[in-house]
Amino acid sequence: MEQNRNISTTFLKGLSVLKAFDDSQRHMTIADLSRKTNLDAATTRRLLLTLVHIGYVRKTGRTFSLSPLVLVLAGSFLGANQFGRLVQPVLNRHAALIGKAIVLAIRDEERALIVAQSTLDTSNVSFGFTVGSRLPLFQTAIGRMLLACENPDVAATILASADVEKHTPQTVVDPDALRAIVRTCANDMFSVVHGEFEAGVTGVAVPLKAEGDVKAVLGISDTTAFFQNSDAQQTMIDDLRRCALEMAHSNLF
Amino acid sequence: MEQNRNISTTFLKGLSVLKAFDDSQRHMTIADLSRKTNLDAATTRRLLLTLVHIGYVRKTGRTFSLSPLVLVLAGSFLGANQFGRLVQPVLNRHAALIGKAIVLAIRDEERALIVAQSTLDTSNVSFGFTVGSRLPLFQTAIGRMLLACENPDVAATILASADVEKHTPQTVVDPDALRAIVRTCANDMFSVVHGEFEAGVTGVAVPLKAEGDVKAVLGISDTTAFFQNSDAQQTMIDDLRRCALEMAHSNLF
DNA sequence: ATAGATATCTCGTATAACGCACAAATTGGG
DNA sequence: CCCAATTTGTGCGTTATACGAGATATCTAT
Repeated sequence: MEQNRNISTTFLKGLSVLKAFDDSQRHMTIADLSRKTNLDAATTRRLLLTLVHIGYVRKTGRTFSLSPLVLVLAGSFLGANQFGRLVQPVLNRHAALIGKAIVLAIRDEERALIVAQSTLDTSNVSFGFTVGSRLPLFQTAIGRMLLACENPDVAATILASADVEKHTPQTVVDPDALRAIVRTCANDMFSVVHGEFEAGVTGVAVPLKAEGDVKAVLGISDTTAFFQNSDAQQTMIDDLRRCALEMAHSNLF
Repeated sequence: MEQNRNISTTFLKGLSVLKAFDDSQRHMTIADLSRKTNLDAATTRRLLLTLVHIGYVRKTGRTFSLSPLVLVLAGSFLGANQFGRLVQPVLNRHAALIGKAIVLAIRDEERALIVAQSTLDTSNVSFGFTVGSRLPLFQTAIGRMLLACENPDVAATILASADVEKHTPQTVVDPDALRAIVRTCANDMFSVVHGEFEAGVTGVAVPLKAEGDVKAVLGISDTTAFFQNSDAQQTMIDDLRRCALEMAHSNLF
């Protein structure tokens, strides 16, 4: 196998093991992880023991699980400096203004990753998503907006290699239809999705002008009933855009 | 060098590079990181390029910085499942009850790592700490409580190899005095620190009964003036303990 | 009890990570 | 503007080390 001399495969494998812990299973055995990462069981074991050694992973009996210590890896990013002082206040202020929790998300492969979230509890409904949660790309407003932010060809590639899960009866699964929707999102510069991920829940998202190559979006969600009011949707979009505009000034991304 | 065959040194080195990004410097060059990790420049470069390759790190010119994507590593821990649904609500409820932001922290080497935080903004003062922030161990209430939670010999080792930074005029730097304080914390099952980290700020912390080997604590902080009221301190401790008791039932740790 | 899956250990081998050393590039000071 | 100093990139020989096969032990389930 021709291998780039500038890239360490062992490190890659190790990280893939660490990343293999996802929401679906909190406790996994060596065999589980070995299957999930397509690595030899012996290799998986070595890498896991390495992770245990530094405390990122805990071994209880024959199962492994993440230790809270993994947060240090994210810590320097979330760290007080930039994020807590620049992004969070803006998010909170606008959340208070519009009375809804706002999330900031970026794309991670075929998921939308929540990077920040307003920490005011003014919203009446609380969905169980927190920083680090990974939501589906194709059935959520933030996900589709993220897709729309990508280069058309990149988005096409992602859409092509995707198997769209049908979460609710409303979920659009037809690739062509989905492609059209994403295109519309890109034109409109906003995305609205009614109950395609969770029934009765509507999401709204707008793009965030990120200077770097990282594309980010802002989103909110509430019951579909709330958005029935014809004004509500447009108001929310306008509010989110104001928030996005303000956030763009912080050069975090 | 005799090396444990079950541990991958390359993976360790890679993680140490990733972890070398801390609050102090957000943008670092290869040379910076090489110094910080005590790794050969060539090795550091390879590992960095590996991190860039999967998107955890971004290269802008000659400097490297963390990408928001590192959150996926923490994501599965913070992930919606347990944390968002079990810990967060309890934290929020008690925070609302006592009108102060509550933080949950564990120990990472010589720092206290904030793992969770109440997301209600009922408190009047907002310190710029968020999940992932790493606070000093010896000058904060949560830090000292974490030390007190450790085996006496472990705590002694940490204390011995530590250089205590004098953040404020009040900071206790004498190792013997510090040792005594930690011992007291262990007996009292609470820790109170007045303005040794930030002047005029008092912190209170209580231990969290963790079933695993991970020790965790709960803490709050407010102006020292607030705690002048003789009742206030005891009330806070009692409140925190109630929160800790409730949290102990969730078997997250 | 038996079978199947899983985990652990040992070990020979190939390889890939290492770090030296040199070259190229960038920076900073005078 | 130039020179010194630091930093970055590359090539390569060496060797440590990560790898996986196979054998053994341990657990799980029926």
